[in-house]
Amino acid sequence: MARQVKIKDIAQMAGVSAGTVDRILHNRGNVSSKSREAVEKVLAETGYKFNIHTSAVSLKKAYKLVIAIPTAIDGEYWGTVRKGIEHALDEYSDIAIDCEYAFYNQFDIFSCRNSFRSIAEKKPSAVIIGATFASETVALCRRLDKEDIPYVFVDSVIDKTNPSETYSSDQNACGRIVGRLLNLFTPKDAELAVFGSRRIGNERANNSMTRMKGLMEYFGSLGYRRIIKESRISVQEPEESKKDIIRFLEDNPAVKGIAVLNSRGYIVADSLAACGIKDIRLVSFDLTVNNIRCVKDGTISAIICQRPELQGFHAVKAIIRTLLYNIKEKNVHHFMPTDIVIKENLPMYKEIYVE
Amino acid sequence: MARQVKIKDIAQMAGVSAGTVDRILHNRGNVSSKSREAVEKVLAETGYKFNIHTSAVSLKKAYKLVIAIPTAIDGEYWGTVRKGIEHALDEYSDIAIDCEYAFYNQFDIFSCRNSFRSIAEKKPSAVIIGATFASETVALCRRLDKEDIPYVFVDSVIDKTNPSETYSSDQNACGRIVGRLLNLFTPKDAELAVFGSRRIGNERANNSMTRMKGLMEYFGSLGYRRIIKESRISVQEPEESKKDIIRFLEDNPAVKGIAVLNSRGYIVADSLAACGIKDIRLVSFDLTVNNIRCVKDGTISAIICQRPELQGFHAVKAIIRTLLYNIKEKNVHHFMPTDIVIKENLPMYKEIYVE
DNA sequence: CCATTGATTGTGTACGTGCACAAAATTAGA
DNA sequence: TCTAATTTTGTGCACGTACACAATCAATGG
Repeated sequence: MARQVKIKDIAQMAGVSAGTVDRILHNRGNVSSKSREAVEKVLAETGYKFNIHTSAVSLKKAYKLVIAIPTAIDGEYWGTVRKGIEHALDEYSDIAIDCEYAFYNQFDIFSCRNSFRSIAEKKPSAVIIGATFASETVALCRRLDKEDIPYVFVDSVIDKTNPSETYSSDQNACGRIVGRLLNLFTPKDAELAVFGSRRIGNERANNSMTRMKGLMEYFGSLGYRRIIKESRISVQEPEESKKDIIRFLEDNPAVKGIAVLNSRGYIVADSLAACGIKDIRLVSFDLTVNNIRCVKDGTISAIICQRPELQGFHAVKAIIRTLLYNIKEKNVHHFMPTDIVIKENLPMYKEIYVE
Repeated sequence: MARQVKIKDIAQMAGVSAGTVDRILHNRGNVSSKSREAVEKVLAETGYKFNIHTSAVSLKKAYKLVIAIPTAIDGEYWGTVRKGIEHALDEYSDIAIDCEYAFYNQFDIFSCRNSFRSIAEKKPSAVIIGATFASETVALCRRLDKEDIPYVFVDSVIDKTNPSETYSSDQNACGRIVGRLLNLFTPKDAELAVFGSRRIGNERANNSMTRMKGLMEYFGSLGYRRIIKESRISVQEPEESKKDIIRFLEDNPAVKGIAVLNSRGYIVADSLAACGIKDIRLVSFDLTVNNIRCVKDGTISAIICQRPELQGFHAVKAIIRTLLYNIKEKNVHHFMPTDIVIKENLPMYKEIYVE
């Protein structure tokens, strides 16, 4: 293992002291342009890398990380994101990171507004944002930009913001995946149905709409026609939706495959089970407890999973990179792999996602 | 963040010096039973954890890691395992680990024997083993056990060995996954075919046989009968196998779904393409370059991927845990999640996501 | 030209562990 | 009982970085 270049080496090569190199590496200011140029030249030449371990050892400042995401319930989407966050914090437990959650109700814009407004007052070193409402998020980001506080997005991207990094999945591709699965799962002459969300101005509904677009793109590219019934039913609350779903199926008896483009696939599955329908293939999103139950009992054929845990995990790692090593990425978008989960590989993912 | 307990704290509480605690933590011997008891009591009470960073900083000894796996070709299975290994070594590049590969030809037991025999002479601190031949592996492990050198398995498990940990995937479950996919992909009245390996006494062929068992279990549990033609063709070399495959398909025109239980799915795909057959659904294993090509052009419907890079990555992390922190797991078996890869989520997996 | 101020640079210590070596305690031998 | 050998215990330094503080340099005004 080649001996690594140290700050002292850099200092010697640039003809300055270690303190000056330190100031440059950490943007502490008070450095003459002459020194800066000399040091930066040597840094580039040597490809200097921080030693993560000694950095962590010497670090005295406690960073404050604020995590602004929808209420995280165990076994649901944001609960799993939080697990990934906590996993990463645990792995870096030797670094002093004070962590504070700022939860909000993802269906209530006022709750989001209140939560987001309090964030700047907490004087965070960095923020992880799970965005739902575009306008509120833009307002928060503008303020963070002004105070030069780095932030990272998980799950969604919001326009007109400047996150260091974003961890999300490719929703259009998710839609195309669902398309191909339904196409593979059903005979060519069978009809298909799609259920999405109707809510507008809400990013999670945007996700649903992007998935819809991807799904339609897939079927458009097939070279032959498949009949797709686009349902206007908004699958949100179990009891309200059930009747609508059953009526829809009575009206469309040739439907043999259904895509539910949000995480409420279990509601449709339960409706089907209630009618005793068994020959319809169902595909939905997210490994929530309810969906897991349906995959196990066979009423859902496949779940598309977007690695919420991995998103949270990587978001924290990105923050640590930014804070400790001063590596400021600008708007880098990382797409998570998208998993297809069926009954047989479910236990393997449960080990990772749920427990 | 709660202040962590230090070695000095432990020493003070136990009424000994830090040196004594150090000796106990690292099994360096020369400790009276009285001191040992006192310290171990305090260690248990406080739940002492090593500080990974300061450990790494102070570590002066260079560890030697030997990696005994089949020849690792980029874009093939073991090449991807190696990528995961190198990724982990890179992440821990601040720890001095001298790494030496001991490749062998996975189809040649003599090559394996020669390679494995040289390992003990290298005086490794730890070994990562990708096993193929049971007898040779048992011999190697026996020797490592005797010299108290920890080792970790990737990909396969071999009986009568004592690895600290094993990272592999559940081959039986893989077989069941393939079964369900083919069942979902084809009409009930269509015939199915299975291609495996014939080679005996070779662990990779054992993998193939375990998958076969899982596949049959799945179809046995269905509640209705599907016709499955079990081909005796050993899909190994492209040109030799092609003719056999084509003849098999001519003899079995009702076959509409095929499982290839090793990584040579592309050979069957190419054979189908050569005959102009387009309505057969094909499922195979491992994201090799050739299989990737076939998933892209649609001749393979799905690939089962066992996260080879994650296996390699975790194996190295396990070794580091063992060497640095003296955490000696005994025979812990970790199953990797098993991914279903189709054309649409393929690009996401191509970008390697470790951890 | 000197004093004062502010900008820039250099120096020293702490962080917690690993490990070498010195010191002390115990045991063995005569 | 005294010495030598051996076991056990304690001490101190190094690792590379962060950060506080001291030292030096340049600029400005009188």
